[in-house]
Amino acid sequence: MKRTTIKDIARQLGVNPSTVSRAMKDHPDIGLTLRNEIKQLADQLHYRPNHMAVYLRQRSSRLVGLIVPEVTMFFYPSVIRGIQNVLHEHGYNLIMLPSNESLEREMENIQICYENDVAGIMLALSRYTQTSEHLAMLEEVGAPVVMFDKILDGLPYDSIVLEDFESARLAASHLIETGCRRIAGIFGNPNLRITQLRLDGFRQALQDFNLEQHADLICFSDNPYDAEKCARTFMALDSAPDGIFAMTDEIIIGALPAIATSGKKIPEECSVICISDGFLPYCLHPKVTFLHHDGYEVGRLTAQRMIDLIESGQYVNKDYRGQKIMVKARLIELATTRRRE
Amino acid sequence: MKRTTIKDIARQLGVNPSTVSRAMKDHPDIGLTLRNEIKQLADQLHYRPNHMAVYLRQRSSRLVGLIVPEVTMFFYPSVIRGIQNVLHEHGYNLIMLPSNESLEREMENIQICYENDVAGIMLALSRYTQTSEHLAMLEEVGAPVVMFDKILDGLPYDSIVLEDFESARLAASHLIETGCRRIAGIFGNPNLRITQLRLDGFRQALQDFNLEQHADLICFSDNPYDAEKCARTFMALDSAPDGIFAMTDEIIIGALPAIATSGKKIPEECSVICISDGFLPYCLHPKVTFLHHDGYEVGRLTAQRMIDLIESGQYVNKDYRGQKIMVKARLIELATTRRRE
DNA sequence: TTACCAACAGCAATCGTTTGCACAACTGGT
DNA sequence: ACCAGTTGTGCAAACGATTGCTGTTGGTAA
Repeated sequence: MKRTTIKDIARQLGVNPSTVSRAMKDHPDIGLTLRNEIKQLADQLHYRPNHMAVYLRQRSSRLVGLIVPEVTMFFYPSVIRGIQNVLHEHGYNLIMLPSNESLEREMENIQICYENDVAGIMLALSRYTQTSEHLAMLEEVGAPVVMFDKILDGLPYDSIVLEDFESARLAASHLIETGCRRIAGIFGNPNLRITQLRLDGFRQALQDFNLEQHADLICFSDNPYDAEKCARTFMALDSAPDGIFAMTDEIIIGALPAIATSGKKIPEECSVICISDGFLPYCLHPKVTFLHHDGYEVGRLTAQRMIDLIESGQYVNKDYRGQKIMVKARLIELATTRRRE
Repeated sequence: MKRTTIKDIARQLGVNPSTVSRAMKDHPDIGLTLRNEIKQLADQLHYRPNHMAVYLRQRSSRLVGLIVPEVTMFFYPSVIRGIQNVLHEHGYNLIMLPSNESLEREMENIQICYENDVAGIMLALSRYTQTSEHLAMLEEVGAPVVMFDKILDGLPYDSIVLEDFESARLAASHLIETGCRRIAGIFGNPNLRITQLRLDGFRQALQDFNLEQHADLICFSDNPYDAEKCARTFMALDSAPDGIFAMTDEIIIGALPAIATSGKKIPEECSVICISDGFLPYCLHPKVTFLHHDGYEVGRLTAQRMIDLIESGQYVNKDYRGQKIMVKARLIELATTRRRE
């Protein structure tokens, strides 16, 4: 199956390819009669310009690379939706490059972006990316970079992040304000920046309210199964918590059933709060009050910033230092939390 | 930031671009000394071939289009992982094109594949795609097509699908074999092929065991919230079901909490089974026995078939009629289901 | 010395599209 | 009849990489 090219049309009409090219983009040089004739034939032959050839001539592709650590069922689907919607509006296409949480793969993905001469790169770092050495290649690519969610401070790129510290602080504060005094927290992998920030925010809240910090009421878990164990351990404690904070969707989905079946009533004996992308808390039982970390919004903002950079060309300035955009979380109260006055 | 091209290297070394090109691919015509010299400089300048230029010369891109109805948190993340892993192994890249469940967008996405002259298209149809008229464009593209999950029968393309009828039949049979007699089913959107197939399978099982079909024990729901309502309605019935089948992850996540809080004991008074991608049933409480519809496997097989078609060139044969590959589901018994002898 | 063959390198065309420039064919004013 | 101006069209180069062909060395055998 051969593609129809501009040449085919030119040949059939006995005109020059350049005339066809101009006619297709309504260049005033081409007479209306001929222009229509050309367009009609183009339509008839299903002519569509070859993006790659156009790119080669114009040196600007309409492909944008998206490098993510992994496509999990949490958070990333929303982000991708947000990104796609904005990108599509502006006529850009997405090339997806999961790093499988591997540093090596992350480098390779940047390489691939370079080979395809993408117009820009959107990047969430793998969990093993603690330094920026292997990111040197990003400079080479010469395309704007926007980082999101999993970022590294000190890099000269724009970034879109959620207010991790603040959300965790607010979540814990909400538990305290509604009467909880022994608050436990279930966190993710302690090596992640995001975990540290949320842990700090959590602790800040306890400190703000002059509550004692109990080391045995903090635990870390990489997945829902471990989170379930954490929750069971908490609930089996002699002095069990009267409030539990879960750092992510992945954690609450494991922890909630354990809490619910511990014998304690939710929220009368133990309140629960989490940080979530906003879908799960509505589905789970009992419904869980949460701070909405809106992945869709992060995706939209990331793509929006990407487009701005591409089209403004700001990033070519060597001195350009990206700014960090913080996305605020909103408290969504699905569960009444007890008030003990 | 300018890319290093083959010409830059040639100029610096005072040789012809063609010599550089040949040296880079170890053509025997180029002497070892020169060859190494070229390679070294290429390395130093971070030379990487421009994919688009290569494509233009060779008329074959290493881009594959993935058209999906929507990127939801269920099923598609697994599929995408499977696809990516296989594609990456073979040096292909993925361009993601969500249709947002819109027919128009689906057509546009096929168009985009054409414009980018992709090497192949992997396609899951939007829910509104009941006829194949608007898919005529697929022929035009001249690239191999593999459909998966949401397919349409009668199209000449390969397809990878799950055994919907059979899985539903097995699930319902399992409930019956473990003692259930009044079995309810919660299904998805009744206009979808997949829903009809699963419904048919479900009914087949009842028939196989000579159980009466109760119209009031079948309901349809587009989302977890409606599924929750369905489940509540069932449980409130005078003659409540003693077994419930949920067609998808999306449904079980809504339905299970409703069942669990109905007062009836699971599984002693009411058994639950569902069809799932395999993650959720481990997280939910109580754990749910399920038929594993492995999205990751579907993704892998789809991509594998894609690669085979591209590299064998079979699809150019006008008479080529794709075959349908059925992926079997496996029963995973997480919950003991009561046995009433 | 001549003939021949490797070994090595360059020329130029090609892929599909765009675009600056030149040029041809008109019109109308003098 | 001539020039200026308008309108329409074509030529050719360019983007980066590849490849068939040609041409130039050097060496070896006759």
